[in-house]
Amino acid sequence: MGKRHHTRHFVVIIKQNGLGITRLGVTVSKKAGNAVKRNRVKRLIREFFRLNNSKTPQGYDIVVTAKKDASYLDLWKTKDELGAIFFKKKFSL
RNA sequence: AGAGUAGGACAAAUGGCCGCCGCCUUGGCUUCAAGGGGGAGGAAAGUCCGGGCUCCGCAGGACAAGGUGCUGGGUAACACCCAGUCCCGGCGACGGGAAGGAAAGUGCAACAGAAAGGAAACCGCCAGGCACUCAGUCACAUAUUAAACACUCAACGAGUCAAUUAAUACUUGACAGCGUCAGGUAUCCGGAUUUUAUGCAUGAGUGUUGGUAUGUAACUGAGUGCCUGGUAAGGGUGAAAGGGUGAGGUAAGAGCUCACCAGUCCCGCCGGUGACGGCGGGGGCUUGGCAAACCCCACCUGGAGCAAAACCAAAUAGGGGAACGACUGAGGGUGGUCCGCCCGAGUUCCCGGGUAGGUUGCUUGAUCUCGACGGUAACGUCGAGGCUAGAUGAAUGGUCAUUGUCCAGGAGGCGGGUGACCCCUUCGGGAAACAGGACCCGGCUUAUGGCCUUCUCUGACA
RNA sequence: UGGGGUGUCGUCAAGUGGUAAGACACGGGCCUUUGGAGCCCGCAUUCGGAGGUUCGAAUCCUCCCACCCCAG
Repeated sequence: MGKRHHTRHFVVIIKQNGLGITRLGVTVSKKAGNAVKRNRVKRLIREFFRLNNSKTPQGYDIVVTAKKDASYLDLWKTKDELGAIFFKKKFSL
């Protein structure tokens, strides 16, 4: 089991996979809203990892699960929340 | 200006940067790179109907089950659309309607009410009977009263005659008619009388018509109670009470009869393809509501769904077949090879089904745009042109700038209007909806942003 | 994609054309020195929402909404 990190709108599960590449999984359930809202949340999460690909560590499996109110976020708030995990905590595994 | 009504088009735009998914070309050669080009909707949604398509089933018929239900048209089809009919709602523009059959049958209608459907008498109305009460009429009887009229008798009054007498007095007798009472303010007033004045002056009886009281019998009327019958006009109950109004009629009433009206059915004529409408005549004289209760009638429907279906096809297990082999040892291990040693009952090949996985289905179609013609319209026909998403954990986004739209606010305008108010300029803010294809179409329904147009009603002003 | 079910007071729920039962909870009162228990009383303007049929709808019909379940 990987390590869980909770923020206001996301649950992030991280585990070392030993492959030397980073794999991303995204989970957005029906609780988050209709199809438009769910797709938007997925895009925001992917956009975050695309823009910050060089800053995130390699060799991990990352699963991001959206909570209920995640559809009200914009890109900057998403960056603040996820950045707080990946930039400040320094991966205490 | 406000409130509505019907309809239409749209679904912010442009650019920069960073990204996403297919396609084509070139290079690389399943992965990548470069270039080119494309990339969600009016509802893509809900999955409520109808089809195409695919597989399965199917001689034909009937039943069941489900659905639809005014007429005509449109369509591949529909529960959809168009044009109408009728009914309902709205002041209106306009909107809505599962709108066949209730004299085929079964059933339902709480409470209230007498009665909820081939009827029924609670109150009421009418007739008859019985009992009681009251009143009246007539008759009789009794008692009483004495109001009216008539008559009789008597008396009295003013007279006449006769007798008597002096006398015309008094007395007695006889005699005809009249008065003895109309009326009013009623112990009083007023007035009459064969002659003036004054004064006086009524009693009894009978009869008739009565009145009052009682009784008897009959009759009539009214009331009360009971019984029998007639009656649906009226009251009352209810959502609904077996047509409405008026007249006649009747014991009281009633379509019992008549007139007019409403409705239903039938017939005829006219208009319409038709639903239906109009006119005329006739009949029963009124035969209620609910079928989104069962049901009847007419029509429609085979089942499943692109995770359908087709093709290619690992690994493992099992099936069929062939060859070799089971102590005369197939095959395997060891080893460079042979011998040897060890293990050893199956081994090898082929075939078919088929899972994972992949490919197809997969976007050229009841298609879109424009034009012409037909049709009131829905729609159809013809011609020209176009190709417009095909993902499969599922792609169209992020950010910046400018412009545009909307909202509330501030400031300004020698802008408009009688006015409510509207318009323009500017400032700095804020907002931008509902929502994402998943085989494809036609509808329906629901969600949702502002814009434009048509028409209606109301208010103010002219 | 296809199919099925549920929605009634705060909770569990009955009711299937004619007044929305009941229990628990809650509120008030009685009782008790007080609390509990017990007794009495109260508690649904809209039965998920909107239309329609009917004299009358929680119930019948249509369309929506929310939730749950099943099959591939």
